[in-house]
Amino acid sequence: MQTFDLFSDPTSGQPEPMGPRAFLLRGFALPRVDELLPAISRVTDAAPLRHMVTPGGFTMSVALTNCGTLGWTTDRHGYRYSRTDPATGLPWPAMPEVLAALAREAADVAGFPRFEPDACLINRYLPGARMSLHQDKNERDLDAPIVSVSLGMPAVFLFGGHRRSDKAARLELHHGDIAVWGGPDRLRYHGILPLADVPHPVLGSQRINFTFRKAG
DNA sequence: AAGTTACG
DNA sequence: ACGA
Repeated sequence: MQTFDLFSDPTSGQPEPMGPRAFLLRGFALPRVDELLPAISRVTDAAPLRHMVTPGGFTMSVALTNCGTLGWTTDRHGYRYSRTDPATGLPWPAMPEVLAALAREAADVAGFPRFEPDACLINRYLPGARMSLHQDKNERDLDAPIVSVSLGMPAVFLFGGHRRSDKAARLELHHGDIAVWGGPDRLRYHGILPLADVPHPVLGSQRINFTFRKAG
């Protein structure tokens, strides 16, 4: 497992002057994949992946669902976190312990101890799906980091600045990688370029992403 | 606009 | 650029 500090300042001789920021943990999830895939299936059986609509009236190319006490949703009226699945009115499925443990450990390694996520957004990308540049800013607690796990096909992650127009760095995310960002990087714009169809040996022509947050 | 299209 |  390798870790990369995404935004350290090479001109500064001081170690970690800003505290924890943004890291890529390469291959971190690989030892758990055999437990993660059945856990995902249990969630998607109870709360199926679906394409939500943005406030502008466009249907997202990414299909999503949630687990945990809060789930991220969007419709014509805006973005929000909800305790229930708007498709069924039922609470979102509980967050499987294997997922919560993975998120806590990744956050800890990246320098964000005692991360206790209450929301896990599950995104499924098929070839051509994308996520345009956005900020994660609907969470009540912006002190907690974002933990983002990649499984399946690789994708190009865009990691930008605090304005949408800022030039974004491009980073290829692979099966098993975990990106963690918080502190002064918590509100950076980020996104995913349209996926190429490069089938993964286990997951086939899809990419699954979990994003853990403390939303409430 | 967590998105799309048009234009140089 | 548009317009959310």
